[in-house]
Amino acid sequence: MSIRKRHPDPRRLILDTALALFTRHGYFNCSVHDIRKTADISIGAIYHHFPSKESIAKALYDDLVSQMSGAISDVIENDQSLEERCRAVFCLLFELTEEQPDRMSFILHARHREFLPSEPPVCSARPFRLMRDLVKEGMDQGVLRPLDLTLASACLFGPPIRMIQLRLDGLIEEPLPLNLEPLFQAAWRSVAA
Amino acid sequence: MSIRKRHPDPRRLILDTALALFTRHGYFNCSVHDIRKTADISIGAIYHHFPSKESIAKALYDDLVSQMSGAISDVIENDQSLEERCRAVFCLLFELTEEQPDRMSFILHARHREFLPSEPPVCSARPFRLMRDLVKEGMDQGVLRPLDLTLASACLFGPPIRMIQLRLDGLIEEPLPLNLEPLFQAAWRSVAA
DNA sequence: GTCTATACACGGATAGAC
DNA sequence: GTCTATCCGTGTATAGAC
Repeated sequence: MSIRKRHPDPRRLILDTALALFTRHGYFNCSVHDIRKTADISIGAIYHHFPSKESIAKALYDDLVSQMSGAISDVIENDQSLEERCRAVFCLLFELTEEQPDRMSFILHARHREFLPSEPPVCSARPFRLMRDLVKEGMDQGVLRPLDLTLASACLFGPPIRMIQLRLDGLIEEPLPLNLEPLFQAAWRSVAA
Repeated sequence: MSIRKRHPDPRRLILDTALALFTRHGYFNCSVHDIRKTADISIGAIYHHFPSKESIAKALYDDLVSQMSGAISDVIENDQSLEERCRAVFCLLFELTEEQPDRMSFILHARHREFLPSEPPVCSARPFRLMRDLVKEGMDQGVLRPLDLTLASACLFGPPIRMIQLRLDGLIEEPLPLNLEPLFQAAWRSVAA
């Protein structure tokens, strides 16, 4: 009947489509029928792979958080100086924003608690904890001033996160990595010993 | 019939109720019937005062943005030093967060574009422009280092905004004003000349 | 201006054939 | 595993009495 070829990995197709639609229009503005149309697949197929619309969002969320955790861990777990590792995290976040804005947007922007009520706030998720741990380590080493941990994390990572939000909202024109160096230096200076 | 007294200002009642429900459960998780129930008013009354659910959100948004603009303007338009005025903005934001978390949350957190599609992103709204202007002035005066304006704004106001988000998400226990001084000093140091 | 009752569309989810 | 057709609850909005 239909001309379309079967997708080799329908689950992936559904997730990718949902991610694009969710970030562009918002979870509640996308019906499962929209996903069906965009992915050129049937409702039945979707509900075969996922029990509910919410479970699609949940799967996306879990995937993305764990990918991001992995990426950050990789960057952190080398033997460079703490400052270098922090800069590398900035760099990673900026590159992810440019290369996969939908993913970044879904993680950062989406108010997950509105559609994943049982999920704790993003900022308590692993990627953010890793950044916090980095700050802790810096204080223990003495390269960062002794400050409240949350406060110091906000000072160091608040600026790049804000830049990312602005970029995703279309309020910054140039790619973020162009501003990496001055931004990092300014943010670092706010907490450096 | 009903025991309830007529509210003197039903429009206000509707807006206040909607704000509370929207911030707590999210715009799309609240039906007009929920507002009706909570406000102890009839659907008819609601639709008498507002043409649509969306228009309630729009009215709320406009009110809050203009209140916030006013508050920031007041704080900025005195003759203190630029540093003092920036500190005062931090202070204002923190106090608003404590005293009117719903309002702050609605302005900062809500993804307005999901339900107010024609609205530009919050961060291009007047309150944020005022903060940016402040940074501009600081550079012109030479008290702030010459940096890209957006970048410097993110460095100065990114940290407090992040603290507010964390506080609203329940990830910070203590009232924000307690941390005003160390936070301001750290953020200021990142851009000070 | 406020009320109740109701229209009507939409969206999530299911049934059951292939 | 994928499809189409359909169910049914929910939610916005309207009608029309008071």
